[in-house]
Amino acid sequence: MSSNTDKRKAAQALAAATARDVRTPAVEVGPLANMVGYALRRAQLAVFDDVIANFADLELRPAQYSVLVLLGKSPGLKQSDVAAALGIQRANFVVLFDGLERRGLARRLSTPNDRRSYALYLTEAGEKVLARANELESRHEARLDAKLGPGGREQLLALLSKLAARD
Amino acid sequence: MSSNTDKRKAAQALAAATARDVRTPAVEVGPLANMVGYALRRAQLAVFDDVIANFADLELRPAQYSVLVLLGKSPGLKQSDVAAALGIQRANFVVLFDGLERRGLARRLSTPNDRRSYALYLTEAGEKVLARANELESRHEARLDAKLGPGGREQLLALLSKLAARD
DNA sequence: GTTATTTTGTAGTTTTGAATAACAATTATA
DNA sequence: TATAATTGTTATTCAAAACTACAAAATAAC
Repeated sequence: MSSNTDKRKAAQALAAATARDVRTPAVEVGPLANMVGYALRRAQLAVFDDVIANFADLELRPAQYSVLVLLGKSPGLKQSDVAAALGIQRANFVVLFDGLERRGLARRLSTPNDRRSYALYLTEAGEKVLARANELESRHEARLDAKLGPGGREQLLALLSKLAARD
Repeated sequence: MSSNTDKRKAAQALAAATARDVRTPAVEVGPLANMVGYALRRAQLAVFDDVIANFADLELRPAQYSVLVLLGKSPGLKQSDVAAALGIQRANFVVLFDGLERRGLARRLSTPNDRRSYALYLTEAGEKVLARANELESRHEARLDAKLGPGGREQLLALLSKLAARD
């Protein structure tokens, strides 16, 4: 059912990722090049293109992958927790998780403590997909490390966390 | 976009910027924190929130600002050039520029050489808005510098350009 | 213990950004 | 000259995200 459209979407994403042309533009971007926001966005788009192409055959979007990772590490979280941790709106997380559940990768279990909320878990299939995704992810990170050079990742992560921090 | 809806959108953006809660989440994000893509996205969202709030009273989106900057630096560019330099699709740039033109900030002039294309210029009003935006922007960058610490900006820009570079 | 407030998940709508296809006019090339 | 490529454009689609409103359940206040 959704597998057809999912395949198409994955193909689209792959095409977009390989087609996007981020080479140094012929026109000088001038002052923009010194603006952190501009550089940040350009880098984020390039990295996400790589991630999306990387996960294309698993049909996993970055946001979906991050949910799997979180549930793999901390099973039993409730929707609000995961959504808040990832900076996703509660309402939008429902749709996102519905997709994972429909594909049999994760499930909602009702908890005895609180009858409003669900405890979220990966299924067997979800664990398997996560394992494969982690494999691909580590190769992706290795590619980035090659670009960043020795010590680059640590430097970059430290700087980015300073930017993301709320005063 | 009419000026009415623009005002509303600016207000929305401001509200969203101040309302978004990116504090260290209660739930441990674990392995995600070591992934460059995740850190990059979190930082980009935080910085863009600041930019959007920063430009709220000018009713300028980051993409619109970048067009003004480019035309301020290199007047007479054609649409394809600007779009390519900013990584925007030709088709989507039309709408973006329509907005600037309707607000009287920029204009299309036909060129004698090539009757297909337009040469793009800022208007007087556009120059003024750009000047005010640059003012705000430099304060924004100063805020980021305070977060990044001495030498942080140079390090960060160097690392980000490595990531954005097409092999 | 009842009332008020907060939390949680949900549905539906809207906005935004970006991708894509198709097209006409013009220019470049074979 | 015939063919191909470029430029701007319109319209459609899609995915992310934001917002509102709501019902059920838990918690706090009284």
